[in-house]
Amino acid sequence: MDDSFDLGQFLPYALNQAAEAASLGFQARYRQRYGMLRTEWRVLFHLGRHGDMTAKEICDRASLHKTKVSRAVHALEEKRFLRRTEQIHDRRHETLSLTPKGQAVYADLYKAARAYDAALSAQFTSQERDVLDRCLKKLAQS
Amino acid sequence: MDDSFDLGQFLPYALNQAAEAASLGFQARYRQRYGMLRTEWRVLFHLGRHGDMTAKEICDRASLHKTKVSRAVHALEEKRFLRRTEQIHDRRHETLSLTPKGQAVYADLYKAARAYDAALSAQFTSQERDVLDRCLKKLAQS
DNA sequence: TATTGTTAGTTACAAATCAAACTAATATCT
DNA sequence: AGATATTAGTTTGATTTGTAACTAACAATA
Repeated sequence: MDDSFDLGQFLPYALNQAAEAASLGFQARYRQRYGMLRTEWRVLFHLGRHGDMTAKEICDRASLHKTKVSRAVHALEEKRFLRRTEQIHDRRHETLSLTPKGQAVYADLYKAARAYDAALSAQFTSQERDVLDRCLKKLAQS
Repeated sequence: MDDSFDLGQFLPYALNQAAEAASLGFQARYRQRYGMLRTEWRVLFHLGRHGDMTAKEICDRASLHKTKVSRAVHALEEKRFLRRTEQIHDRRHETLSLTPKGQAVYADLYKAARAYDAALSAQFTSQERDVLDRCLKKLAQS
């Protein structure tokens, strides 16, 4: 019964420690440079990457709760990174689109994200990275 | 430049999604059954696993901030899962020890954790699990 | 033995998160 | 058309976290 099962071996714990450590470095970038929170970065990313969409679509794509998205959108709007337009045929929907300023920020963070990811990946072989990706995806689904 | 680098490929994001999903199921156990928070579970685990120690030692072992530990200790004390004893030779230190009740809870959660971990691991081959462990450990250090 | 520095742990306040209730617009059903 | 249900998004209040200042006990140095 007592064969050295420690927290380090417990997958949820190990995942959390890794996730926290991995987030830290990049977080510094959007926090310090643009005063953004994590959810704001995610929303910005989705808009920059996939073009205009409604808050609901972002919720679904990013699996974020609508209150989180709502607040992130407000914050990004205040920073003039995005603007919202009511849709004519259904006034419940608002299309969100990045302003030029928002696009510039996206471009910067996108590049930084790729670089950061590359740096993290550098410690693994490409096989390891493949396994890691596959495992993480499986875990995220279950 | 635009070769489909999506958030899913971004390691910090993938790690967070996986970590969140993996935590959920187990969280339900200590939350619903014992009204515990994550930090409380970690503190309980360390005490159950490694025997009496001070809050500071828990901070170091679990890499948790002292305020978090302080609050968790209070909460566990209120639930009568642990008690504290001032050390005679240095009254700044208090030794924390689980009560019988706390030990019972630890035993239950320990078993549950192992089972949960086994269930998660079941979706991987043992090679995959090895790679995963190794990668997560590396990431946690950097 | 004062003075200054360190360490363990707590408290207090601000920021962030979560859940649930709410508003306004549209859809559906009778 | 009128009542009821859904949907997009917001607001609110309670819980949780993070940061920094604080207290009390001990150590070190002069």
